Amino acid sequence: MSSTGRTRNRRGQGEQLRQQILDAATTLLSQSGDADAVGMRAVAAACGITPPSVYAHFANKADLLRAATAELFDQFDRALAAAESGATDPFDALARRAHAYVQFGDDNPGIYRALFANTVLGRPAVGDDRAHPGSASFRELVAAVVRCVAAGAVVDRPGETLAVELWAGLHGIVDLRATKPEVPWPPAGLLTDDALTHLGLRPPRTKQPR
Amino acid sequence: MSSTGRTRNRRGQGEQLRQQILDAATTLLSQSGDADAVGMRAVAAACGITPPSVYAHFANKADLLRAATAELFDQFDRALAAAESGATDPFDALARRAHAYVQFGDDNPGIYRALFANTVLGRPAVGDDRAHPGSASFRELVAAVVRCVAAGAVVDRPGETLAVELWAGLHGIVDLRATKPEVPWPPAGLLTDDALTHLGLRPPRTKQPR
DNA sequence: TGTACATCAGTGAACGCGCGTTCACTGATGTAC
DNA sequence: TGTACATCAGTGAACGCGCGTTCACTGATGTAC
Repeated sequence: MSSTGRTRNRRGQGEQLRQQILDAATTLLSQSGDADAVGMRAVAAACGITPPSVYAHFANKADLLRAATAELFDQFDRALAAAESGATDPFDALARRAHAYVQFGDDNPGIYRALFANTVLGRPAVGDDRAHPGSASFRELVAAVVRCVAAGAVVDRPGETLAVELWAGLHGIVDLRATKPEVPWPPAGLLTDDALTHLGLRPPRTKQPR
Repeated sequence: MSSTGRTRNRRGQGEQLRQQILDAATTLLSQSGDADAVGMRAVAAACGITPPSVYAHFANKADLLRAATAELFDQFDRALAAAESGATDPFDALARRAHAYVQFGDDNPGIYRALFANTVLGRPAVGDDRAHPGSASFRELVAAVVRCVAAGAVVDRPGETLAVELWAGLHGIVDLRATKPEVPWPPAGLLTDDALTHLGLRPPRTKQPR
């Protein structure tokens, strides 16, 4: 079974395997986008070990995939946070975050699906979302929108409402384009910019247009 | 096995079972929202027959669930078409259609998921979407938006672009609320109305506001 | 009017497969004496 | 400096289960003579 020639860890170094297993599960989950499609045998094989060895580090599949899902949430949150760095003002920051959101979904459809696929029906999803209510990224999005409102955005709704409307809009752009690729979609950037514009989350004009 | 006491069909009436099987599969699919979660054994049990009997009417599971998915698309399309009846003008018609879209998704999360869950990754989905490129409902939505533009809507994009933006918005509203129920969402009706308003798909004012 | 028979609607048992998980084990390695 | 031993990192085989699907069959029913 150890055909890959993996050298076993030295005594006391057994914990290293835990990270390898988690990494393998995270990678497989980010590829399939579906926790049900990630098998314990596949995770073990990716690490060059036999399936029972996984159970020395994770109690069961649900535990392992919960940890893997948390890992992917972190990746997502970090990507959006990084996108904001270098922004010149709250509007620029929000726009960067919104574009990064869609870009991340496009670039990592498996991860996006693992985090945001509608799995509430039936089984409560193996990677339990309740521990991540929309993930930290939602709180950050609300904060970014609120900063725009404070900076003088001309809006007709409270910041929290605008934030969920923007979130729903961005989610729709990412998810529906992934689901229905045969539809002739305008460029993602245009859709994202329009969402921001329509919600009024643009810098206010210093002077009124003539 | 025939413990339910189902009386077998008379000779020549065997085709009746086909419809029963299709109905059972459609019902189960509308409950789970996931074709993988619909089992041939469960379909057979719901009809009071044994699993092999299904194969007299459908070649395999993929065929059966493709037919069931088509059935659900029809239900969806009919619900939206029915909602438009009685509309007084194109704007009213579009608003009714948009609200019906969200309402249908809220009332029938399983059906909505079966039709619009992002299943493009990995396997090409057992109920093949390519036969229903966004379903007839997409064409109808585009047509409804175009009629609003023709009726004088004050918009900044072509009708087709507005239609996909509206569709993405409605999808985001339905799907994200279903996926993240723990977020404090504003009422669905408000989100839907805002989407229409922000896109300019409202009756133009006859006179300019003062 | 009666009967043999082809046909039809379905059954019952089993197949091979992949899954998550369990259990008894093995063999290398560091440590205590 | 050498050796016995506890411990640790994993292995190998198997379990029970549910799945889609196949195959040989059964028994009722309409029809032909």
